[in-house]
Amino acid sequence: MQNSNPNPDNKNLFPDKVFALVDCNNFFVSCERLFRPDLEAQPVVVLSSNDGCIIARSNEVKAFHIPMGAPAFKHEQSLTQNKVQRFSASFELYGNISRRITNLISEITPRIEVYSIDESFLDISSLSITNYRAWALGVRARILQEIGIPVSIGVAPSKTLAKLASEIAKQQPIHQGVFSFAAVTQQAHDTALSSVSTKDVWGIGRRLALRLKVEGIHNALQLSALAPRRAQQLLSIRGRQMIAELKGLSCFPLEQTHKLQKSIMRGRTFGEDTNEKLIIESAIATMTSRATFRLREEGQATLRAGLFIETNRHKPGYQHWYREIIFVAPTVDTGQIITDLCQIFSTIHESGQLYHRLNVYLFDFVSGQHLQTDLLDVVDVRKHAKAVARMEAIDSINSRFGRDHIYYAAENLNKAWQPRRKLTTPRYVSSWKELPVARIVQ
DNA sequence: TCTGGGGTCCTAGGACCC
DNA sequence: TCTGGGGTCCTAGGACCC
Repeated sequence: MQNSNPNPDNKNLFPDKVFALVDCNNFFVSCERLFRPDLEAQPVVVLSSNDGCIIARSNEVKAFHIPMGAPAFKHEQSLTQNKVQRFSASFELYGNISRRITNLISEITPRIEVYSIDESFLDISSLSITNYRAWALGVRARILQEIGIPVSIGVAPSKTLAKLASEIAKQQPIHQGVFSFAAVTQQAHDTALSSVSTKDVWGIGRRLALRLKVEGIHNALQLSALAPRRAQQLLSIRGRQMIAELKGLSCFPLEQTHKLQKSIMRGRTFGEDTNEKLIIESAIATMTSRATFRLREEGQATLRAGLFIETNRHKPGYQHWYREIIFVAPTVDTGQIITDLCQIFSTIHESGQLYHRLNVYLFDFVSGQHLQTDLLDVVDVRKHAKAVARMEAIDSINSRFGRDHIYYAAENLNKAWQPRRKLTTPRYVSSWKELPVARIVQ
């Protein structure tokens, strides 16, 4: 039935491109439930660093109208009353489960774009699928059985529509977790689009939704009817493309190749506000160390580093500072950047200020491979080569024995900045000591 | 008491050039 | 009265994503 065209007049419904979006349901919560099957159908949330914000909610919690990103303390009463199980986020675990899902999907097609930790686009144009709905149901069942994570799958001729389809699949239980725009009637297509409000369209955030509301546009169907010029006026060039995508014309290609990052940031809110120089220097050193590790992983070197530090925004007298260093030559040297940023901090440091959060930024990258040739007259080449070798040695040791196996002394001056994570789950997949124990009763 | 941690892209406007 | 016209590059800020 699905492979016969019920509406030959509408060319857009049968394009040559077909995308699928595989989107994990309540991903962090689902990961926690993997090791705690007793929490199935129980209300569960996952909390951000410092156990501050709610960053994932089970369906049961969504039903209590607790919004995404809400500060946990504001909903304390509701969380307690409803016996909501709380977990501190364990990104190591979530990343591990995510990679397992990616590996499974890659067996279905190599044409995959890992869009985020819990979403992947697939270009399924060249797969010989006769019934997209049946195909998606099969993929969904396989991921559930082999990994244990429930997903929603949307199928459509463009990525924006595939996102929308997965949203429909997730929100409307009647579809059993999958929804396809391929082989639907024009009427079913319109009904589906009109069931999604503009703010749930990929690329429409709070501001733009408000702007569209003023124009009398409230749902995806109305949005898709917007004239291209008007779309560009209201939503910029991306908006114009978005409208085309909603009409089934693919504008955003599958991004398969890894794009080099243009900036790297590592930051933390401290476990407790502090003025202690050693504590803050330790935080600077640790954030720098992690940012530069990522930089070298990418095979890049940086020309510019920034330090941002702030007091608590939610307290009176809020202040923030930002300073940058521009290096004379691109660098990958953690030690150099730590020294420079700590030096910068000493020019900001005021006694009496209670600092709350700190970010370290790196920008303006060049390929690490070009360093040697470009720098001959700018830097001490031998010194530079030594730094590179030192970094390579540290990275290889840490890659083999675990992050922080070898570290800069400055990172360890005083770890009191570390966020609180009181509700953490055992590291089931990354620590032998924390494996679940099973008893066999004979 | 308690409010996360990452990223990208686009646009407008100013500086500067010829 | 008349007060060039383009182009490029850079940056800050706004908007979005998960």
